[in-house]
Amino acid sequence: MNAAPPNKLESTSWNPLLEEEVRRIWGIEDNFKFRPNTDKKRNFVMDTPPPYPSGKPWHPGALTQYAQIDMVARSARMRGYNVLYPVGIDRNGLPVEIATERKYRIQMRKTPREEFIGLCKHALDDIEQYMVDLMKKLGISGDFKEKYRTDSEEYRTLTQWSFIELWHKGLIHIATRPNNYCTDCGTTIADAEIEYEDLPAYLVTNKFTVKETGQEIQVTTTRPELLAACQLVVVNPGDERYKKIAGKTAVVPIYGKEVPIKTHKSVDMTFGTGVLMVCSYGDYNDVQLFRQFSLPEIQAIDMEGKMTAVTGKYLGMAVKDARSQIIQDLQDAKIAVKVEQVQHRTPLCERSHTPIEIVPMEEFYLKQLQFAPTLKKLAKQIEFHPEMHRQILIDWIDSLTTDYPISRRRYYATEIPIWYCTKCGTPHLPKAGKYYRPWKDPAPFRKCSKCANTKFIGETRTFDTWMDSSISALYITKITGNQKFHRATYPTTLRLQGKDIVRSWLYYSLLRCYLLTGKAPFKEAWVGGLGQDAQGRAMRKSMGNFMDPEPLLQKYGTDTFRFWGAAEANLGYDFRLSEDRVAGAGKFLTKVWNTARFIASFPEPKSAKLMPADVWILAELNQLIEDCLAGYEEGNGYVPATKIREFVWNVFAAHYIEMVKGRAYGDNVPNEEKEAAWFTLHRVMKCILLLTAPITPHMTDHIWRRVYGQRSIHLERFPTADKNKVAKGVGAAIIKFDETIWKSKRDRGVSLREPVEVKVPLKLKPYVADLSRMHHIQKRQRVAPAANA
RNA sequence: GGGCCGGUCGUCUAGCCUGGUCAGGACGUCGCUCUCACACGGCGAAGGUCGAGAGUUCAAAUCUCUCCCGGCCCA
Repeated sequence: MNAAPPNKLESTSWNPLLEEEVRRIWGIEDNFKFRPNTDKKRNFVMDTPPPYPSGKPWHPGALTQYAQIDMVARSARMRGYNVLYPVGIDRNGLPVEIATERKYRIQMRKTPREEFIGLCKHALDDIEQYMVDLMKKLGISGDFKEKYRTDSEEYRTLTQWSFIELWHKGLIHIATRPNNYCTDCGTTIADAEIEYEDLPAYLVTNKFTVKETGQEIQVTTTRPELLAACQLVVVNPGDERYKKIAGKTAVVPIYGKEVPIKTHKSVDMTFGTGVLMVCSYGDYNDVQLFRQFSLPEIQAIDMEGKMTAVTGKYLGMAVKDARSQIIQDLQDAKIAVKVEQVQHRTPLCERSHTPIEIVPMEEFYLKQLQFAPTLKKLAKQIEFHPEMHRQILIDWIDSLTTDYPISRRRYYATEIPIWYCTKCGTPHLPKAGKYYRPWKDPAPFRKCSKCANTKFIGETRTFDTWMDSSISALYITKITGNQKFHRATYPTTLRLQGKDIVRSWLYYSLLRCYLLTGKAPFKEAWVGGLGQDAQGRAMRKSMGNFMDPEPLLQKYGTDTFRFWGAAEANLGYDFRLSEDRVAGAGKFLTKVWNTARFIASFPEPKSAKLMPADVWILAELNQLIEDCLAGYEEGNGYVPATKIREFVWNVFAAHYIEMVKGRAYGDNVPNEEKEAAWFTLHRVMKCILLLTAPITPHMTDHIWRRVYGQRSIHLERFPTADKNKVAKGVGAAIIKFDETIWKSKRDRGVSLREPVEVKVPLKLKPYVADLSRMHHIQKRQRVAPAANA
């Protein structure tokens, strides 16, 4: 037992270049095949966000999130679960269409549909490859072999199935309503796809006349180009200034039309003159007032974002141009009495950043308002990690005001599977189970069920992308396929995603899956924080504060990046991207590596008679194991990452290893005591490696195989805590004692190996042998050594 | 205007629920140091009005109230 084996780890630090080799072995071994257990509790089904190939580079914060998600998967396996961890790519919808239009300088509507789709596909394939490579480089342990795409025939078949199901349940309706309309994308968008920005705008105050009295009133608006669509003038009922004009009639300048003047509590008396015009539609308050007062709407803006004929001379002008022109005209005509520049909160299309218009359109809607109370109840049953982010979902459900518009006037998306009878217009839905493209496929019907006509015309619209991605939980659990599999895996265990898409992906998933299955699609939700730039601002390509994560991975290695990603911020909190901090995280890997290197130089005894110091560190380890497992159970990598770092660096290496070094090296030490040190060192090391494995999978696997056998560490279980107990405060006392001696030697300017004579506190009596070897404590100091001896 | 979260050394944070150790750690900085696992190391040091104010209390980073700032979301 005395002959130390040759050191199994040679270099003095972990070499990130070895990661490639480790991944190659993983690729061959293919260890993580999911086999559903009929005991549902043993299955751990993860519904993770299929990333959208929107361009290069990939958002570093998103990449960090995928690393964190992988830690959840790996730790679940080590907790003994069968883990289903599908990898998907979301490929439907606007972003790729916009990218394609820009790339080829074409317009979707002026390009043949088939051709446009082909170009989109091409762009997606290219970026998808980049993303998949990056995910693999990240060490993602998901199932790449079964990778799904939301634009595949199989997936789109499922999306259409879901629509057909909901249609037959009577949950889809068609209605013409004022909608958010992006004139650039040429499509309706949902509330969830809007973002707001304060942009400069002109606040224009115009003279209107009161018909009955001929009196002049000043009306403030940010949308003068909608003057032609004005149907009402409102003031606040409590506004003393305008008490007399309420109930009278106003004459709209330029157009000369007469509209009522009414009061409404929504009017902000301090906004402009406190007299506002209501048009179809300047904003959602206008929509509300039109509804409330049953006003007939006037469409002033068409689907291309141009002014309509009702605006007179502004016909055909783009909204923005019409606005400048009419301001000019109003000023020239001395109608505008005041034009001031203000910051105005403007709704923008989240994809194209174009200001959205509110335009009445006929669209398909999925009913949601009536389910809000039920969804809220479900939201309260789902376990959230962290708990605080449940509120985002609750708030969103509470703020719903309309049903969910699901149709889009776009090409690269799942087609709405409907054909209409050319004669009577009756919509016909095909049988679910196939992928339909009504814009090009012949109708799968002989004749109209109503009028027996034999000609049909296919629907050209598509679905909103969330219609696809919101049923990922149904897709991965094979709802229309293997029923045994579905029963064993649905509802899924855990939804993992960023807090930015709670109101979209999480909410729509809940809504749609509930409507289709009667159940929430997941039992728990993991909601991560967002990656920001070094100043704490959101990272946007347009803001130029976007960091390419790839060079970072290249330079520091995946495991360093992952450890940083775990230790940087607690679960659910935003984190800042900083290269310095990533670099700093790398030092911990070196520390672990060298600790392992040191310990690997000793043989590992099967058992040992422990010395007090060994019992102490195992007790500390016991606490570490408990803390880490508690963290992993929450899907929280921050807790284990920081606890392990603290333990390894400041307790294990600094104090225990230093304490038993002399015993382990073994000059004049009984074999039994020496082996106790070896045994303990290995026991602690193994636990550290196991506990760290989900975070830094490459390095820990490499060390594990080199030192402890051929099998991958990722097939092992987490350690369970031994019940080692020591007197309370012993750890703190040992640390304090060591620090005192170190400081005193330092203050006297002597080497740490200098013999000293100190009194070991009573509490530390059991550790006196180890402490003496460590600090070179003399039992009896004969003579004070000469300073220069 | 409303909601959620946060405001602790230059930076990231622990502690706050269950008031009472010189507010702990990490990164960075500075000084010393190559001690046979590690200089990506070791030891040490500097660095904090615990966002502001008021209150409760013998005692507050910790409890209460008000306010301010930042982020995100909603109107």
